[in-house]
Amino acid sequence: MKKELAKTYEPQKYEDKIYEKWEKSGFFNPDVCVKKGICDEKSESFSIVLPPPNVTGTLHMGHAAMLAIQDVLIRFQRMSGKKTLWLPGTDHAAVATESKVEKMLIEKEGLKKPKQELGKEKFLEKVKEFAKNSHDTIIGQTKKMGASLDWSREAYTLDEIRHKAVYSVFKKMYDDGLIYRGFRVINWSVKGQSTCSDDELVYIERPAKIYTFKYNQDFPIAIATTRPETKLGDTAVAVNPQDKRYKKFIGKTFEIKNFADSEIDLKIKIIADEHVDMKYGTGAVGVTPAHSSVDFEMYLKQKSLGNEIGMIQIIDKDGKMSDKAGKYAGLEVLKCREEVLENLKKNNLFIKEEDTIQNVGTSDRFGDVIESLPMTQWFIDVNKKFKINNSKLKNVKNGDNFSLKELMQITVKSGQIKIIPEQFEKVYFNWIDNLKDWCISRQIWFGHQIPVWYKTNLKLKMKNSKDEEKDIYVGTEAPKGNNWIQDTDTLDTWFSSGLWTFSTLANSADQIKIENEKIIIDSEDFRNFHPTTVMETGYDILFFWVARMILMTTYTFGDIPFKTVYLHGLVRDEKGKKMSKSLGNTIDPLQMIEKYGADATRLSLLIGNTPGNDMKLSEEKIAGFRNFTNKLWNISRFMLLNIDEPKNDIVIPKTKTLADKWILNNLSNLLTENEKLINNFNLSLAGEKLRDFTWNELADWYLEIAKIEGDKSEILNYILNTILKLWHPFMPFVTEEIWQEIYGENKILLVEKMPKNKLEKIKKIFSLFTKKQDKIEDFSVLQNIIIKIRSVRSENKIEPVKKIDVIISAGNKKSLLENNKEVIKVLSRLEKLEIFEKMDKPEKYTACVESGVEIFLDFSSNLNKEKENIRLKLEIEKINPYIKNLQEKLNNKNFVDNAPEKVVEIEKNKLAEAQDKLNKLQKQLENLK
RNA sequence: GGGUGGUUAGCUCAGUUGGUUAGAGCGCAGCAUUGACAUUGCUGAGGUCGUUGGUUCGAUUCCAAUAUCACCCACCA
Repeated sequence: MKKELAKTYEPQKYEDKIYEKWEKSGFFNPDVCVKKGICDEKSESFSIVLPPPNVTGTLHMGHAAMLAIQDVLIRFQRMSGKKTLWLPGTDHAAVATESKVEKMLIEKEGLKKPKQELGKEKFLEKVKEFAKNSHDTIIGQTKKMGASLDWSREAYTLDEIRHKAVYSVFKKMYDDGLIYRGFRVINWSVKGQSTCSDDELVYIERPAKIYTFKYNQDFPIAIATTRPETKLGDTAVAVNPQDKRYKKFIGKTFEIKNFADSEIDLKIKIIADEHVDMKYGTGAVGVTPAHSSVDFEMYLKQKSLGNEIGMIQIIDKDGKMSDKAGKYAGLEVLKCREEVLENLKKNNLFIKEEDTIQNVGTSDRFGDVIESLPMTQWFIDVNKKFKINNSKLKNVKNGDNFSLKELMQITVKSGQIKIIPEQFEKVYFNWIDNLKDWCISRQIWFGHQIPVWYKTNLKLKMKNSKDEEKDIYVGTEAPKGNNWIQDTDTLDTWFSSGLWTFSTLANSADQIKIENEKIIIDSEDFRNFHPTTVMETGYDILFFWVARMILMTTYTFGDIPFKTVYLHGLVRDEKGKKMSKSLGNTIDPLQMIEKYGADATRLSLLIGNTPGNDMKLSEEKIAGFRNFTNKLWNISRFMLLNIDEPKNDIVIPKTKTLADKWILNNLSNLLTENEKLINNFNLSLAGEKLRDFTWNELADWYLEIAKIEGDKSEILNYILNTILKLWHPFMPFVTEEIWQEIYGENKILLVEKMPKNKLEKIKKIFSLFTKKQDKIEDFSVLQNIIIKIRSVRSENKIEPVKKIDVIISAGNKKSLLENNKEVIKVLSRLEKLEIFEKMDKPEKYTACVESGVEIFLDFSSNLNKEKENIRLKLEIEKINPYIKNLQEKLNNKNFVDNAPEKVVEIEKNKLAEAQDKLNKLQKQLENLK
């Protein structure tokens, strides 16, 4: 019974149906796979926790790439018999989501200050509604990509289970003294009314002016600044201790009465600091401890030397001058700058202004320029050492003391975590070296509220007085009694996503416990799948996220969160620009799936790029892979027409001809290579090799030969089964559809076993059924002869359909060519083919040399002696320098003595072949006359 | 200022431990239309592997310098 497929593959007709069927089968869930015998309870496990997309909008190409890569890994391992878990989820993305909803309410619902107008409860309702919708959209889109995620385990960074995890870790860290409250200069977004961590800043360059002036006429040193308004908060001037100009002033304090007519007085102390560049500006820096993190560092340094220079906050959280700014209080910062400048000019204190390029930090979520403000916030101390009591890490013993920073280094340095591509390990270490304490509190509403309760009232929190510490309670639940009020701040979203690799492996909140000062996750999933096998994500969140997962897991469990980190690049447009809505150069994955199919979209993101490098994507590229999808469909269509009764249990097919032997040999090598490449995360090359085999070897050569030789049912069946399985991880939809067309709707390719290489067995079969003297390499002789004949025909403008006569003087290749005479004849479109051991070129034939045989073609009327002359001379011209080169090499005693024998042998063979060819060409040239 | 990566065909990129007449896809040129597939087939053109030195019998590959581009981090007071 022969099956016949439709003439072209139309993905839109099948994809949704197929995904639904996969989902219904339950095989995305490893428990179902075990129950149904797809893998064993004791099989090696393979787990990936999906980097949770933010619930801020829709899927973009970056997500699509991530899904495609992970799905290949997961499907391949599932088919290879591993107990495979791919766990999905979404991220509440605190600031990102909140700011998006705020913007939406302003733009679409006409509110002016949504948070104030709606109040916390109603506003959060709006955010949750938005998050829910966004979540549903993203999940739908993820399914469109064909991602074989286990939806029964879906997690959310803000659900009950993850909440318990967050609170438990926070509490333990607090108890260990790693989480602390500190008064620091932090990054403040006026627009967002919240802090930002250092990593959340985006630096942009912009033109600015730098102003040079003096505080007053008596002050001995001029200073320069781009922000004159902050000078109202100056408490010192720093100079380089080596600077001869200013050395004499160091330690002196100057009082500036009524600075810039502000009605306030400044006390400026001259301090020394090596970081001051003598050559830059005036070589002196006005120090504003309250509004510059660098100046704040100087302030702390002076303080530690017993030198209290003071700190004055002259800018408030609302971006206006504070009441410490005297006359300027209440003014917008920029307005104040103008007025201060005007005043300096008026009082003849102003010296000059120059153009400069300023690099300012902006909030990546709110977009405004960050203001540095001193505040009490919660921090994670990355340098404090703590006692390890649960280590599974290399080079870390229980009882030892380590800091979080050190643990983060050790796991990667010891090789326990491997980062691919390797170069990112250096980047990672470099980042850790510069790591400062992590500010984790945010003044927004959406997120995990900090699990800290204060006894009396919230104002205490901002004072940071030691006496009040005892009135703080930290726990996973609210303390008993009613005079406790919880901290209103929420946690940085990366705190909860840092726990992702283990928080997702708990199936209920009760499974997360703190016992004997250790956090325990008491679940089968945790025992089965932690540490996870691979973390696959974009390199852009190496610091944000990957590093923080390492921090959180080494701390919580003394273990690694994952064995391998695989970093992919960013998806860019065809010109290499970052895709962004404002540039209008985005390619919507959903549109591409609609137009070209999910398989083509996946391939375009998998093939043609290397790990860690950005990938350029264009619609043409996707269209190209759509063509290939269809090609595979048609290859299958043709093969099915030639298979008597398809079977899925063919172990090794019988081979009869050289071509059979060749294709099975190549397929067998492909199996080995494919497995190796996928295990090494070289998906691009794996895909290319598959394509090369499928298109260039199978379709262009073997199937053409199959038409000639005929009777290939079993072998075609075997090849088809194999390539469908190999391709399945890359293009799950089309392969599944073909599989079900062949084997019926109750068969499912998703959980078929990945074929293993059986080259040894195949070789045995070869010796039984194929002519013994056939060597695999002989096939390329056939190919080259056929290509040569086609080429000479084409050069001489013989129409492809016109049949001609050919005589081959074959030498020792006579029997090989005789055995494959029909193949040569049909594939090079010959009317008559005669093969002799030795034969001279007949009159009116044209001649060429290939693979050591001479080929004579009868062009009769088309033969042009002059053109022939030129062609042969050209060929000789080409081969002469080649021979000369080889001869020189072999005459070089150093080469012959030093190079390995094998290499010398190869070179000798090359020379012999080339010389043989040259002789034949020269003879042919003579015969032409 | 510190760091990382790139520079190979018109374009996008491979190049696996130093030995290939340096590869692929797309594009381009020529030829072919009821044939599994025009979402196709066949054939072809196109590269002194950024530059300069060095190591080596031999360098696209290793080392150094240099040019240039991109990115990350720090930061200019």
